[in-house]
Amino acid sequence: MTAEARPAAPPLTERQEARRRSILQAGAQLAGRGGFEAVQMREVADAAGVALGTLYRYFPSKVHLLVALMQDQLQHLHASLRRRPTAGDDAAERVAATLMLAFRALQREPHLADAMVRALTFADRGVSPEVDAVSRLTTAIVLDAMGVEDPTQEQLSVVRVIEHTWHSALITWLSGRESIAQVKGDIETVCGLIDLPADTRR
Amino acid sequence: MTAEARPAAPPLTERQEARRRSILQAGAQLAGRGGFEAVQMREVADAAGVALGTLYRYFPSKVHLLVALMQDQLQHLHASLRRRPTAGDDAAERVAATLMLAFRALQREPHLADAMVRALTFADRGVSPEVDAVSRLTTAIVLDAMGVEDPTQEQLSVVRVIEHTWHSALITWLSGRESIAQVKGDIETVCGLIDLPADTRR
DNA sequence: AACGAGTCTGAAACTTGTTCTAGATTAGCG
DNA sequence: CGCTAATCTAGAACAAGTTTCAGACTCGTT
Repeated sequence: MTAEARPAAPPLTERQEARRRSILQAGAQLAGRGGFEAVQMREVADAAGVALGTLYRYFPSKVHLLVALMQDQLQHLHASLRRRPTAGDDAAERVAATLMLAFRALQREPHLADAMVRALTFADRGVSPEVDAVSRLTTAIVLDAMGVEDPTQEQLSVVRVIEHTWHSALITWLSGRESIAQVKGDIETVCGLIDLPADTRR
Repeated sequence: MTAEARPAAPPLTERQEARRRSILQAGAQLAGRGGFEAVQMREVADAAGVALGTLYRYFPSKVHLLVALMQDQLQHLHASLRRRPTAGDDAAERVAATLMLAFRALQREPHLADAMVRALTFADRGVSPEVDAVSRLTTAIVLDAMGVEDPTQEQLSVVRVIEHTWHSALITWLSGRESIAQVKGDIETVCGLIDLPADTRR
């Protein structure tokens, strides 16, 4: 039973912040080689110059670590998109273009993508808060691309479906069962939901 | 392009068929309790009355076993749906109703669902052929519900998106981040793609 | 500067998926 | 029936995620 409490993150000292970053970087490096399986906790600890127990104090499991990595990347992406939003005539186009941008970034480091995405979908209830943070970030990115401030329930459902498609299409691509072109097609297809008149719903 | 070595399944003898079923049943039983984590290979072997090595001869990994389980269940569902197809006025309604039927079945055994779905999305390239079989089955079920014999490329893409949403929504529900009602909404939303005029595409 | 709480280290231990091995059993076949 | 190859069994062994523990260290406080 891995029941646990998250009693409001204690503020980290500088050295601790540095350790955390060092661990994340070590994780990213190992993930960048062999993907999910290549991220071995002992090696991460070694590469980060930290004891195994310390690694586990910062990230209570391998999945936590990799989800944190994804959160990191998404924050960078989000910031970068805020600075220079994707262009496009309508919302659907902009969202599709934004996701394809992210997809191209993942293609540059397929192993890293493997580690992060597999961790994300494999995560169990014990990682829910962290996965939720990732999900909120993704939602924010998509809503930004849509140009929506105050989404309706319908819009939120559409965004959820887009995120579902996004994650699952990545998984399918990573396991070699779907081509890059197909993923692109899926993204464009699902984005067709965005400007859909609401009479098909409910 | 699923390159791999599957030298045409050797025909199983009766005893072997029985062993296989026994293993699957043991797996289902254990999964029915604690989900993915509760399916421990030693326990499966014990419960199935088979040596560990034999279990691994039949299913080369835990994920293989659980994916085979899902394939089993889907075959039953498919057969049952062939006998009595889901009613509904248009394709979108029928597909949504069919998926909700399956969803309700999964809700009756959430732990089993957890084991099967997590295995499915966690599967790596080594399990691709098996996962692909599951995917083909799901596609067949959805196409049946749509009433389509010879799908176009567009329709196939829509079906893929529906499957993506289906899997990912299940994952999200299983990890407690999305409610049953939300999953229902997501399914209905994505099914809105089915009767969409093709001018939003490409 | 000394103290005490919390943190970090190094190493061992434990768990569960997976592999390996030597010997028994079974199946198909002449 | 007797042979041979394949299969099965019991059990040890290995790999990697996770836990645990005793002792060293750090930081904020006094």
